[in-house]
Amino acid sequence: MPKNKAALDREQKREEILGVARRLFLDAGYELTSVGRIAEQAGVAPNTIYWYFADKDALLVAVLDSLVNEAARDFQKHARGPLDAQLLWLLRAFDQAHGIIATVHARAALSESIGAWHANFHRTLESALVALLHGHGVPRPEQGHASRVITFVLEGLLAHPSSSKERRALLGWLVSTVTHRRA
Amino acid sequence: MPKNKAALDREQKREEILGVARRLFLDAGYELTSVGRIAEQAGVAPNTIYWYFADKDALLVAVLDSLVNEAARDFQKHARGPLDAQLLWLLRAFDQAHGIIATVHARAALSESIGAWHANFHRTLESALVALLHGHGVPRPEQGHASRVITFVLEGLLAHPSSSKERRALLGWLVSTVTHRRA
DNA sequence: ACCTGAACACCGTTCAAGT
DNA sequence: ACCTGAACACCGTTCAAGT
Repeated sequence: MPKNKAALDREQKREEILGVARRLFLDAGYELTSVGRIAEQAGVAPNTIYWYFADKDALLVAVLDSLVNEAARDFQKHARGPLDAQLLWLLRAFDQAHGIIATVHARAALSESIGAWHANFHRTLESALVALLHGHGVPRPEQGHASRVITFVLEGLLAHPSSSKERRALLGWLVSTVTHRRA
Repeated sequence: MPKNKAALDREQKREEILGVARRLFLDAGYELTSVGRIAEQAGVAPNTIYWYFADKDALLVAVLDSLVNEAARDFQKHARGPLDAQLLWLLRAFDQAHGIIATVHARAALSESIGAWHANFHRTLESALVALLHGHGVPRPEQGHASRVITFVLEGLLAHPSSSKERRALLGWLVSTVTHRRA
């Protein structure tokens, strides 16, 4: 524990601002949440935010990290069973974040920090999916293609309205198509 | 030809504003293109735009319509041959619009007009893809799932950087997987 | 080091006034 | 009917000034 009192206080305040931002981004969306409103709910002046975060995009990146870290932790605990059930679990874990995900895609080209976060996220997700597919018996030369297709389908299902029944049907079909593929 | 001179003039001016908006949206992106800048390049005052379009979103919807209509026209002319080649053609046709597509996904939940356009676009694309799959021998009960997966993969390839070599490989694999599926 | 009030340059949009 | 200058309410961000 290398942190002194001052550093702890700073961390604590940063976390509070982050928590407010996370709630507002998830509830109202990134675009409709102004820095001023985050500051207001955190009980500080708008420009105080900039003492803790470089800009509004840095706030989004920190929120994204917290969401992904939580999902990764819970996935190891709860997501067992067949492949399509695991994918369905992933989908539900990120469902609340679908607005944020759309924002990431729109801003990846506009903001360097979000672009970098997005590229790194896809690298991480890809290797996790490849490991998952490997464990479910998908032959190595197909793992790359299958993981990309699954990634895009997950993103598509998140971005577009779909009932959990439709999701189950589509993911079931996709997984059986990919894992029972002919040579 | 029911249009009189005045109506023609109006149409012409609308088209000019629309052309400027299209160029700027494609070049710089929706978010980085201000209504003021469109007006400037069209040679009118900023608020004149609002005589021809309800708001900035209506401008985007009109640009989207022009892009989709052109692509639909060209597709019937040029996109022949095997299924993956046709999908590759579609991808190239919308490549320049990848920034706009990301914006549509981000704003679909925020703007009623863009949300409606987006839902309608997917209905149209889905039925076109189903017809295409039917023509390529995909059995009817699979057409719905296959068309959604293909839609999501096309969107994914547009949204994320990918070389034409990667695209060819992935689409080839996907089409062969989907069309040679076991019962 | 941390926080603020005030300001800056911009944004989409509206409105009263002109023709 | 069409167009404009001026204004409105907001935005993210900066900066000089305070402690």
